[in-house]
Amino acid sequence: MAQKNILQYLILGLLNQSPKTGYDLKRVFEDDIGEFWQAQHSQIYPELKRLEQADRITHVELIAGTKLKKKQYSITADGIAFFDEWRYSSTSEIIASKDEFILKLYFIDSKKDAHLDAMFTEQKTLHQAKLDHLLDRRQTLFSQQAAVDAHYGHYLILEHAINREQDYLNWLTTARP
Amino acid sequence: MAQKNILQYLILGLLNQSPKTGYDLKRVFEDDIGEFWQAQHSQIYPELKRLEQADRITHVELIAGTKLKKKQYSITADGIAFFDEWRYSSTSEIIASKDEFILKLYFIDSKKDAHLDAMFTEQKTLHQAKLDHLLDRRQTLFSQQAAVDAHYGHYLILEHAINREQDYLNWLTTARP
DNA sequence: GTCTGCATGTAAGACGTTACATGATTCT
DNA sequence: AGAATCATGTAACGTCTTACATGCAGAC
Repeated sequence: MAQKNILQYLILGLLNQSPKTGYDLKRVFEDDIGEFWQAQHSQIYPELKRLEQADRITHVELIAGTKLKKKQYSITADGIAFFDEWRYSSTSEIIASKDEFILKLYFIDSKKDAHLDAMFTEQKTLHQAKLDHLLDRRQTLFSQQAAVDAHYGHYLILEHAINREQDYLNWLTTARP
Repeated sequence: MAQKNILQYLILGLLNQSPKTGYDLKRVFEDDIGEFWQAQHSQIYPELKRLEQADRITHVELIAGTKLKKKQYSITADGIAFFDEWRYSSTSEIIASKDEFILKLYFIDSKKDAHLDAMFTEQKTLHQAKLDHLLDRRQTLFSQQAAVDAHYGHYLILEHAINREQDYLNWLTTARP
């Protein structure tokens, strides 16, 4: 993860869909791809600057209302080429994940540990809430088949996020009914 | 993830099980908990120094063979108290995961994209290999019920890792049979 | 005697989060 | 009028990876 700068490819990919401001990008990270990648605005703005210096994106300044300036970024031909190189390259490594709850569990030796029930109950609540939110999003975004066809990748990854949470809940429930 | 220094708790937890050298810790990270947390030796050694300065661990020097020195670390009473505080505290946030393949998928709009088959095939191979490895480990570590009873947490998280991979493979196969 | 594994450390740089900072616009 | 949201940026700090560096021990 370190050293690969995946963020730049994500920004390029999002700008390849349509021109966007830094703030727009921030929201896409929060809403759409936050399940699989995260970025704060403090990371996005400097990266936009860097990409522009490398001639992979450009911007125009827009005025909203009477004074508010925003910078709308677009991808350049160079940027598209650079993005395509990444998107069609092989992905031969799985980025390892982290899970604090699971690690706490690792240190519990006995099935009879007095803390187990509370720990599992908390996680069930947490993951159920996450699952509910994802199901909500599927309802909002993909209740029409046309939307699935037009944004197939987005649909697939939302399905995957839903699966993942369901699987997590299943495991929690099986291990501690 | 940043700012919480979970690594220190993991080291304390592992030393709480039994005294270990930095190298021992490195191997546990590789073998046992690598599915849910990663740490290189370049992170472990400085952290051991820091924990010792804070009086949460101490070490004795052992000689292996005729010259090879190793430092065997043990947890102190302070260290145990600090560890217990963490292990029994609530875990109210899910650390978001990252997945490069999933993101590449996000940028694919059509079900008919010519790259989809190759992309899915690659991931199926990758995740199948990972699953095989995990099943192997379960066989090695937990084919005896006594082992399950003695290291219940370890058993649970290995089960979870296996579930997760099976679910990932299922999703891959369902989405692209 | 060479190769693999054991063993410990540091340095540089990339990546990521939190906090600091400022101002405009829209909704209630 | 105040709150929430839009909008852009920087600073400080913590975390993590890769690379550099060194030497002993055991197996073949």
